[in-house]
Amino acid sequence: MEPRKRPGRAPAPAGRTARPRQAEVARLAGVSQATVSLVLSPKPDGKGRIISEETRRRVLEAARSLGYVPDPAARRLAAARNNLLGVFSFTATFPTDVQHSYYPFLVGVEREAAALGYDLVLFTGSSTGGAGAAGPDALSRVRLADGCLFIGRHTPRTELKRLVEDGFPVVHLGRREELEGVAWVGAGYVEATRDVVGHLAELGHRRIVLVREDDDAPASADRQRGFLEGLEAAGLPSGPATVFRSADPQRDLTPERLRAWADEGVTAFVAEETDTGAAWRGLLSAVREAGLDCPAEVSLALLGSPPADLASEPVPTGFDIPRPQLGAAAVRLLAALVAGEEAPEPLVGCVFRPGPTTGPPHARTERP
Amino acid sequence: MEPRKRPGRAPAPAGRTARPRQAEVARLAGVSQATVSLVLSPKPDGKGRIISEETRRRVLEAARSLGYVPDPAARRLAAARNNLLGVFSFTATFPTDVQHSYYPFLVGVEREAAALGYDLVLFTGSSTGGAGAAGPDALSRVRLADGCLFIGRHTPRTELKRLVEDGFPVVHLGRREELEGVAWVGAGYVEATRDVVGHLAELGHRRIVLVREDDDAPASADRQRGFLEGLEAAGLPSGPATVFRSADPQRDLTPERLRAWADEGVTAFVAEETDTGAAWRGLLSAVREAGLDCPAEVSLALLGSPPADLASEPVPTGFDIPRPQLGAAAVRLLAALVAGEEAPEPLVGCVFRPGPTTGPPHARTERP
DNA sequence: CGCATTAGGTAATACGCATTAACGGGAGAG
DNA sequence: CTCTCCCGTTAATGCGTATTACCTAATGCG
Repeated sequence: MEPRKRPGRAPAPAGRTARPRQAEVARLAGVSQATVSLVLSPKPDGKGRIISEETRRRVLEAARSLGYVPDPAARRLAAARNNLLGVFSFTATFPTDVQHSYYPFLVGVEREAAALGYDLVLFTGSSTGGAGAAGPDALSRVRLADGCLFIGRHTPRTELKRLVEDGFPVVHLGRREELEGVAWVGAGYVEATRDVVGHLAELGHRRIVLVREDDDAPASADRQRGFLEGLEAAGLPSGPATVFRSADPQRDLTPERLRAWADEGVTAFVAEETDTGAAWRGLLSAVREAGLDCPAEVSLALLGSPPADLASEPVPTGFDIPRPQLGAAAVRLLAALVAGEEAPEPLVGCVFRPGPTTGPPHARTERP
Repeated sequence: MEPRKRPGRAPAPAGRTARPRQAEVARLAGVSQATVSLVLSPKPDGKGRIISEETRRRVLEAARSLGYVPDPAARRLAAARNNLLGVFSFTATFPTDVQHSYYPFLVGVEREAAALGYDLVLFTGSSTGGAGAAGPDALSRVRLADGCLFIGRHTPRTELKRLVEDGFPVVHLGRREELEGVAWVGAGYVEATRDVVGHLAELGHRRIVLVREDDDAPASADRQRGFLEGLEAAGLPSGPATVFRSADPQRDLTPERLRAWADEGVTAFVAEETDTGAAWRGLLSAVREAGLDCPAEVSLALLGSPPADLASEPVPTGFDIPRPQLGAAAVRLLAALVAGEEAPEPLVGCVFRPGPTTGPPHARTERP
């Protein structure tokens, strides 16, 4: 009697020249598939040495002559790990508007991922309403990776926390302490800002004003904290009066305001860097309109890098945010979480950048 | 007696909250794993309707509440799609040197991928020698995705052909006709260049010279072809004498050479765009040194976009390569291949860009 | 020479999902 | 009431690798 056909997937149709499998290699070399696997995927620790040199040679020869290449899908399935790290930004990863581009971060992300043996999955997230469309479960898709990196301000907290609670490795690029349990990497704004203030104090400035936007982002708060700490460390008067906060610095920061400060003895200003660069732009134009000379009459410092469209102007004193390094650090942290290892340092230092916009304070000549 | 332990792979260590599998979803929904699979991978033909609406709802609900997402590796292994498109560049995708950045293409790639419901896998290629390092199977990793987009000049032909032969969907961004069977998308340089020549001819120029580098890239060949076609179409004398080809235009294109041409009655020059922009730079500096006024005495056109560092100069007449559209077209083509549909048009048109560097020819005053 | 040990290798799994033959139950037919 | 047939669901497989318990022959030791 004919053996009853059992259920299951239909066997492959034995298509033309299918890629060789370990099984074929094994047959040709006269060994078992397991041996082939052992030969072709050497373990870092010398444990793989169980295979004799002779057999090893035969297998390698067979593999080469058949042109064997491992199937990544099978490999990753067996390893129970995809070697994929997700990158999720809440705007397009490659925005048309370069101003808001995460490009500099991605430079570091890619490099470090490559170094650690991971590939990157770009989730075409909220971008064009495509794959994940909107929907609360849009974020679910990231689970296909071993872990995911989040970039951007407008993070759906609920969904993110959900991922974390489920034990899914998540790293946020940029400080995110309010989100309990979410790992993050950030720039050391506090220290860097303190350094800039220290630099000004050393030059002899006694009254310094911070210009910031009306933003509650941690990056802004950190700079303000560093600013105040810097003042105190230098024994200078601090307090709310030294911070100018405005939702629209380019409008509120008038030349008159600037002159008033100057009359009060303020000789230096620092502005925070933001997406728009509004604080710095406002400060620059006010100084220009007020007819003040920099650095002769006022010293200016920027807590970050100047906007791209101001590239032609001299690069001001301040500090550089090491964006590629930040990206790399994020990847390292994420990889550590995925591997269950201990988390490395989340803060990346910013480097002080000397520039032509600061100098010793100048006893201002009275204006009529 | 203790049941003897059988050989085989050790079971997963039941780590914390492992990612949910279809099995978990099935348990929660009170059905079998097979049912979950049937519900979650809808077949295009109505055959999938075997599952009752009630069961389907329960499964979907369970999957959503667990945040289930299919494992791409397992899906691939089971010969199904995983909605991932690979992107493989032979240099870093995000190079530090912006000159060689593929960023503009990726803008379109990402947008189109999102629109078509695909996520992107960035294979951290030959960049840092990390993940894939070199090796013949460096390219093999891309098989994890449903198909892969290749960007860059230095394409390992052998490995690429291997992928194609194995029936793996591959698209090369940039013309690649020498690689038999490799699908590609490219810009319509021929037509665009013809248009530029036509524009000059209409202005009244009778003698035009093309400045190109000593490069055999299809992009260069196409421009030359379009140039010659443009001349013929305008009834102007063509021939090798109208093409200046140099490995180092910035050295070989001397002011003297330029004046000689001018004396011969050449009134317009077009230069190709390349990575380095050498042809255009050479042309510009020669014109400047020769003391020729543009566009009064010579008309200049650039077959592409000016290098980034010349952004401050006026944008010359020429054409724009619609890089985002090229990226999008590549993705559309790739998606078509994956779906087994017919391939769309591989050529993307360039748009003519009027500019201040061309004008009517000028009867040149003799110089002493 | 008997037994423990080592070297070299193999058989049997597991990984997560898609597929399909088979199965159970209810409806309709006879 | 029994027999088909249709529906919905499940059990059993396969995909290609990695891992591991176990087996066999050769070797070491007293």
